[in-house]
Amino acid sequence: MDDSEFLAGYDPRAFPAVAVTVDVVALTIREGALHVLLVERGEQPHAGRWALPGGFIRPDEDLPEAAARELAEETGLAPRVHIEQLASYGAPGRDPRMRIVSVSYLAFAPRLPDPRAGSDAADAAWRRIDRLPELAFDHDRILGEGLERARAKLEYTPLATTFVDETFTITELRGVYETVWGVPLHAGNFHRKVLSVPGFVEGTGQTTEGGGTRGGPRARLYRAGDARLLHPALLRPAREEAAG
Amino acid sequence: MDDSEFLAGYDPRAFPAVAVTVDVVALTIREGALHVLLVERGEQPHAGRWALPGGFIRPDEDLPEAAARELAEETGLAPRVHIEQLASYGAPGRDPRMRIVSVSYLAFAPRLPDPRAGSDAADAAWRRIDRLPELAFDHDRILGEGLERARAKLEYTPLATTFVDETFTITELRGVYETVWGVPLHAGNFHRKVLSVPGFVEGTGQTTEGGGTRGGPRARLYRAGDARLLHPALLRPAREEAAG
DNA sequence: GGAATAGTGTCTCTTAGACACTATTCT
DNA sequence: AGAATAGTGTCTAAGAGACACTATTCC
Repeated sequence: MDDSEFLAGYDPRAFPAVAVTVDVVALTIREGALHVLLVERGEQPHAGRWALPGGFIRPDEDLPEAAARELAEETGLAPRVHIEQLASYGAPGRDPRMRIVSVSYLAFAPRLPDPRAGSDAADAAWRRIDRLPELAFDHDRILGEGLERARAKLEYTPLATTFVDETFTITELRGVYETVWGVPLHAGNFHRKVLSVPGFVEGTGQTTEGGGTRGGPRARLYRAGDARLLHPALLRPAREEAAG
Repeated sequence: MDDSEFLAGYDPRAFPAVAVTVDVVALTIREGALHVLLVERGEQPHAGRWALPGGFIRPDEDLPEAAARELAEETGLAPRVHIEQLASYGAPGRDPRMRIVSVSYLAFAPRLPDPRAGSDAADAAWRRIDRLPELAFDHDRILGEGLERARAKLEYTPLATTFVDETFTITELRGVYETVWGVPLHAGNFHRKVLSVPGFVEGTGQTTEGGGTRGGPRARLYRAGDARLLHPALLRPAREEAAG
C-alpha cells in the first residue's frame, strides 16, 4: 500500500503537504423546518461566506472524533446526536492554498441550542435549508449529498427518532418525515405503518398532558425501539420518473 | 474551514506529515464465485501478507482518478468498470509508520484478465471471497464494508449488469445475484421480475447460439437498460431477524 | 426418449395507500 | 357547538414468492 510506492519513487514526505480536514453537515429541525449548521468565514479565502463547520484533524484523533469535536465546538455536543461518515473530497483545486482532502460527516440532532461562533468563525447559526446562500468551497455539493443521504436514511433506519425528544408522539415523528422529505404524509396510514414495523418505536404507557393547541385527544407517547433497520422500510412516496 | 484553524493555532504544516492513500475493493465473478483483487505485500510492514491494491494520491490527481489508476496498474482498466467511493479511514495507529488517511473505493468489473503484479507488489491475484487469508492493516474491515455495499447496491441499482458481458441472458444475470448475495433465487420469479422493472434490461432481439450445455431452449439476449435506479427494487430474501 | 433449461400462468399473502369513521379535546 | 386531531377499520391495487406447466434443446 505504501512501501510499495516508496519503491516506485513516491515518497509522500517529498510531496507538497496534504492536509486532511473534516466538514460536518449537521441537521436539525426547528419550527417545522429543516436547518443546517453553518459558520461564517472570517478569513480568506471565501471570507464573509457561509460554510460547513469543520477543521483540520489533530495528530492523535480518529476521523469520527474530529467530526464530533468540530460539532461540539459550535453547539456543545448533545448526548443523542448521531454522526456518520458521508464522503471524501480531494480535487486538487478545491482549496486555493494547498492540497486539502476533506472527509465529510453527517449529523442528526434534536433541538440543539443556538450555536456560539467558535474561535474560528465570525458567526455561526442554524440556517433554513430552503433559504441558503451559496456556500464556500464545494460545500453546496457536500450539503446536497448530505441531504439526499438523510432522506434515504429515514426510509430504512429509525434515525428520524434522533430529531425528536426522548419521548414523542407519532404525529411528531410524522412531522420529521414530512419536513425532511418535504412531502405531506397520510396521518392514518403513517400511524399504522410505524406501529407495524418491529422495533421502530415502543410505547411508554404515557400520553401528552393535554390535546393539541387546536383540539384533539391526548396522544400516546413512544420512545425509540431497539431496531437498527426498519423491516419493512418506510418508502418515500413514488416520485414519478421522468423516463417514459 | 482552515483559515479558521490557523487562527486557533493549528497550522497543518506544523503537523507530523499526513499522507493520503486510496485502497480499492475490486470485485469480479469468476467460475461462479465472487473474487476480490488482492496484492501480496513485498515490504514492511505486513510484508508477505495480502492487502487491497492501493497507494498514495499524486499531487495533480483527484481521488477517483487515483483509484482508477491503482486499479489499472494491476489489471489494465476495462472500459465497463464501475467505481464508487466507499469510506475513509484515519485511525492514528492504522499504519505503524506515519499518519495515513485512506479513502477506499469499490469497483465492479466483468471478467477481467489475471492481474500482473504492479511495480509495488510481490504478487497480485483474484482471490475467492470465501477463501481469504487475514488481510494487512484494517483491510478486512474495508473489504467487509465493500461487500455489504455491493450486496445492497444490487438491490436498487442495475450494477449487476457490470459483472456480465455487454449482452447477457436473464439466467446469467440471476447468477450474479446468486453469487453476490450467496443465496439461490427462484428462476421463474426472477425472470419476470427483471423484465418488469422499467429500464433495467432491454432486449436485443438475439438469442444464444445454442441451448445450455445440459439442454434447454436458446435464451434471449439482453443488454443493460438506461435506468440508474431500480423501481421497484429487487430486495434480498428476508433474512429472518434474530430479534423476537 | 430423458433430462435440463427458458419462459409463462396462476394463486396466495403482504403491504401501500385511499377513504371513511369514531372518540377525544380545545376554543 | 364546532373544529381539529388521535387512532382504527376497510377496501383496492401492486408486488413477492410458491407452484405448476409448456416448449425447446442437448445427450
